[in-house]
Amino acid sequence: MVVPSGQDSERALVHPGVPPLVAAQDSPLGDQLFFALTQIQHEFQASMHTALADLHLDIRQYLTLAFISDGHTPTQHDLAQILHLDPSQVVTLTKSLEAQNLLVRETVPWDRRAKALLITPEGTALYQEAAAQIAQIEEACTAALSRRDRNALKSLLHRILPLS
Amino acid sequence: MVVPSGQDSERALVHPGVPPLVAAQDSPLGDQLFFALTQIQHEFQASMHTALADLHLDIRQYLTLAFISDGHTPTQHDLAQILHLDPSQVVTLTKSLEAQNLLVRETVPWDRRAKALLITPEGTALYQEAAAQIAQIEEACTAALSRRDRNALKSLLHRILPLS
DNA sequence: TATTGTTATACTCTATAACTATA
DNA sequence: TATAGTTATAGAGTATAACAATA
Repeated sequence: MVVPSGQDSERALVHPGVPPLVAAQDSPLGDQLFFALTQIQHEFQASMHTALADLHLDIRQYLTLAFISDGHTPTQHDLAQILHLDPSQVVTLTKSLEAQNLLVRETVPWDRRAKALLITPEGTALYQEAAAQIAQIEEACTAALSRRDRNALKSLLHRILPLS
Repeated sequence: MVVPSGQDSERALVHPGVPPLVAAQDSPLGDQLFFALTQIQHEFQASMHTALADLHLDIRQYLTLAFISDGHTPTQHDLAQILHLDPSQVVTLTKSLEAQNLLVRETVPWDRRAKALLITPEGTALYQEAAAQIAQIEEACTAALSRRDRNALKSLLHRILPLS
């Protein structure tokens, strides 16, 4: 079943089992911006997951707190767009945060269909704690860069942000 | 149920419904490297999904072809590590590619448990077609940058790649 | 009529456990 | 005893449809 079929039977294995991590570097994959983004994001995500678990937060909950942590009061619909979530997922997400007293969902007076998300003092406190840890992870993930290069990277990324 | 409870009742809505896309910029979210990576990756992914659909490929299938497109012959286990997939997922992934004659899974002579992945001529042809489209998407996603800045971004990202 | 939020549920994707073959 | 791959399936996550309230 694995035997090469006809036209391929004369092809020989070159280096099966070559260290894949090195291989990813000099294969076409290594050239792809998308692959680089994905790899970095994956490592980031894993570290964040671990760090936030101590605070009983998942990544989305953290991002939600971050988004409402400076006086913005998005509706659930707004949050869905920003985090690319289905509105029904936002119900679960925000209710879980409300259950922990980290935010409040307040009906918007001039559009009683919508619910605005407001952070609570507890939410602010927990967010700041979490943000400090995430900042450390950000530094760890970019440890190979100088402060100057790290800023350059952030600046370049912000210039290509979809919604800027 | 949405009514703020006690301590929060005197807090007022500031700007509920503020355009969320702008809000993400000057909220703490905008400062987070992780958020920027996620947003860019999301847009990238959406464009890739559309473009690859015409070639009857999904993103993982494309990345797999990319990885084996230069003579490397990773095993399924290697591919699982690189794409952060479960070995059982790699079975489905590689079998689907084999069914389309885009790669061959060959038992490794000196370790008959393992299967090495080799690209076929059809696989190479389709990959090149796909890669051309992805290159266009890469340009579109980084359209805000000069060629020089685009290269700088790639270089910075490669320096912080987890496995370099 | 359209939109926001909600619920229930179908669907898809991922991870797990058990197994075969090989080392 | 450990590892690569496979299969079936449980579990988690996502998307869909139908609905209520409001615009």
